[in-house]
Amino acid sequence: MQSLGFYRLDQATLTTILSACDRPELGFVNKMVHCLAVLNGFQREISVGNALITSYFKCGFSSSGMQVFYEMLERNVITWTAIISGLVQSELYRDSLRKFVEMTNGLVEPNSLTYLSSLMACSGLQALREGCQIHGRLWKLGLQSDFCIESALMDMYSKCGSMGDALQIFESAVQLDEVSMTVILVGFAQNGFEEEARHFFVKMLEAGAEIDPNMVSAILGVFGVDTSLGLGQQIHSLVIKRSFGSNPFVGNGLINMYSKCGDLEDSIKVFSRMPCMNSVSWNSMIAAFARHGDGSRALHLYEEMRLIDPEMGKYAAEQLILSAPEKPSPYILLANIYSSKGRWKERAKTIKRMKEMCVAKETGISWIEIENNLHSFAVEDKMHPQAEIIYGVLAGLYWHMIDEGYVLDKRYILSYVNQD
DNA sequence: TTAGGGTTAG
Repeated sequence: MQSLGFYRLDQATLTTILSACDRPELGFVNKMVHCLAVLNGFQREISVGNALITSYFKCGFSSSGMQVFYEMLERNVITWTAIISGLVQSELYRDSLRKFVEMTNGLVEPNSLTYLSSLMACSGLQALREGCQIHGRLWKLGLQSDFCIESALMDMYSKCGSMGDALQIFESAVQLDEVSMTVILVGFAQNGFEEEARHFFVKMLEAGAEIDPNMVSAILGVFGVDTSLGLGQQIHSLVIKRSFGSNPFVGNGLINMYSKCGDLEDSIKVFSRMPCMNSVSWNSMIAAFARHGDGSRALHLYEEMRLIDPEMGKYAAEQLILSAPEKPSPYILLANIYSSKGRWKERAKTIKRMKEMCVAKETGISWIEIENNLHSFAVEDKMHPQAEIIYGVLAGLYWHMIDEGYVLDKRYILSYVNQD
């Protein structure tokens, strides 16, 4: 890349490079190309500006994208669409809709891609009124039957809680695909119509519709304790037949589905054979053990995961607490995650929560983390009586001081322990 | 060989 500066670059080359910068890791390339554009005098070219806005937002540099937008001398429908969709990608939905209004007040006419991005902003804001207004405009312009627009409209209505409207569009749609089917499934699930979601999925299956991994992960999400395992197993066979197992969303959905339907063993099977493990699948498996009252296996897996990344265990610890709010160990685990990150305030809050929830029964327990291992010092532990007292007092003192806001070095504790 | 797009987990 260093040699780029020696060439006389044209704007086509710059925009081509920018179109490849679509991930946060490539943000620095973006900055560099921006500099090159300035050096070559292209920074005011509309195509370069538009490409810069798009790539900056894709890399997560929203303020740089906004700056390019404001510095542009000339803006066309692509400029406006790039800024509206960029703000949606950054979840700045309100700013996105403001830009849409600003655009429509000006002289630039939106097109179907602009409306599409604006509908996404309405979905994010659950802004039904604005969404309906856009629907009305699309109707007048005759753009409402574009299949991308249709699925965006369905998503907007379902996110705003109007499943009836979403279904109406679905039923009268000219072209149906896996995206619109997923939109409806997710809509049913998020609006609490789980039975309808399963019914809808079966209907699509029987109609011979093209099923994709996203649809499968969406339907797996609506399985609950009241659901029979039959449909879940049927979906699992489909996953195997169609080789969807490498999709992490699908694998994770299967773990949850089995554990929620009471089949812990199959949860474990899916988890252990997963080619695509990530923090979510670990957390799902821990939550599955916790759900089935197998605290020791949950904690064991939790410890394993925590060695990889302490932060990964935050969700799992919360789940463990929910499954057994009166047991102190998950609170301690969560507190230790906060300690390892130096987040003393959150740690103190967790300890306070534990003290409120776990009464007298287990107050004798103390926990301490030494060299990445969690040690517990409880009354029932078989230790030298003197060691027990020293450990208990030291551990208590240690955490008390941290709760008071002191930052202590663990080596102090170790040196005392070694004296024993 | 030039710029904008729909769904998605614990």
